[in-house]
Amino acid sequence: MELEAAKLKYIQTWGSLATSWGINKTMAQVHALLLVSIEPLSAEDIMDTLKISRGNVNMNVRALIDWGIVRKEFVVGERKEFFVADKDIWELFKQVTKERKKREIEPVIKVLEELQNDVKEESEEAEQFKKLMQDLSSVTSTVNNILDKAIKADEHWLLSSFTKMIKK
Amino acid sequence: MELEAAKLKYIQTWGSLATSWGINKTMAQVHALLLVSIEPLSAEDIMDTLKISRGNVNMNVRALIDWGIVRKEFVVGERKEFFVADKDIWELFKQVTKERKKREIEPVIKVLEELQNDVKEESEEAEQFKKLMQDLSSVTSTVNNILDKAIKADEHWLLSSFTKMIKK
DNA sequence: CTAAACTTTCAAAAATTATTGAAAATTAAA
DNA sequence: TTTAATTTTCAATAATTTTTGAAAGTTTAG
Repeated sequence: MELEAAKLKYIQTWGSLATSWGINKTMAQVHALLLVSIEPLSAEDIMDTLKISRGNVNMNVRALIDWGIVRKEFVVGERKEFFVADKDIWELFKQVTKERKKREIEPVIKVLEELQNDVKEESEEAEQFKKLMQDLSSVTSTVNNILDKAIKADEHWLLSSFTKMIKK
Repeated sequence: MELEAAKLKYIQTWGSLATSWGINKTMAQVHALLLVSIEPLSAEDIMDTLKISRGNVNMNVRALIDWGIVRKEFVVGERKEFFVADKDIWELFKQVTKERKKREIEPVIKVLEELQNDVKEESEEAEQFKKLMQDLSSVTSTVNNILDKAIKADEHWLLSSFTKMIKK
């Protein structure tokens, strides 16, 4: 397969994966494009390759910057902005994990704990509900803690330490 | 807070969490409703509580059954079908993990590996691309393996064994 | 059988989410 | 300054996803 074809296929694949995980398809494609690019890309480069509008590029690039997985880069002699994605996939994984934890998991844990505490009733039914909230918090918090550890860990932790434990 | 209000709040919360993880909101709400219900519920019960149409209930309940997290239950003396969700949250976590792995992670690993092998070119640029695909496969496969282990593990594994390792 | 109870289907409508593109705002060069 | 280049915004539009609801299909009771 041609390298360029392979790059496009990767961009497509990544875009559709993103959709099923609640991430905007174009955002994922822009990120994928920056990942496979050796050179920093301008808004126009992205517009041309992905055939999307300037506004769309701007929106999505800023979202990626906000997620901490893309950054602006200056190119000598050029006035416009260029963008690059960090090529370290482990860093990418950590960064995405960190953001999603903060944005989506932690607020839920908070609500679950509130619900558990706010119900004062003491019927059998209420107890079952509180038990359910506790179980949900418990699993969610555990996952959250594991992710915390993953975020703080060094590059080989996921691969080695985890795998070792898992083989037992 | 009233128990019923708390249940509704939980249903809402779960629904919005679902959206950000690429799961249909109504599907998550139907599941949440079944989780907080002590009795099995009929299609009509779900329609009334969530104020959604019969067709919508049917679609989403079947999706939940297909995911393996809801099942039909027969109620003596009743002709219509009733539905229940397993109350074991650990089982729920394992089941959802298993399905998402199969539906979304494994196909991507396959594509990444194909892309890595299909590019025959040997330029510097091609090598960098192959390296990227390898890194992406590697992180994705590692996560996939960890999830495999989680699925096979017993109830306390996530909470104890994992936590212990993590505290170190 | 036949009819009533119930479930499923799916085209059309509604709701939601993403994208465009042109105007406004900003930035930097002349 | 002024002007040209570039980025940002956002209302309008398009695309996608979800939901409805009535008709078709299925099942069971009589």
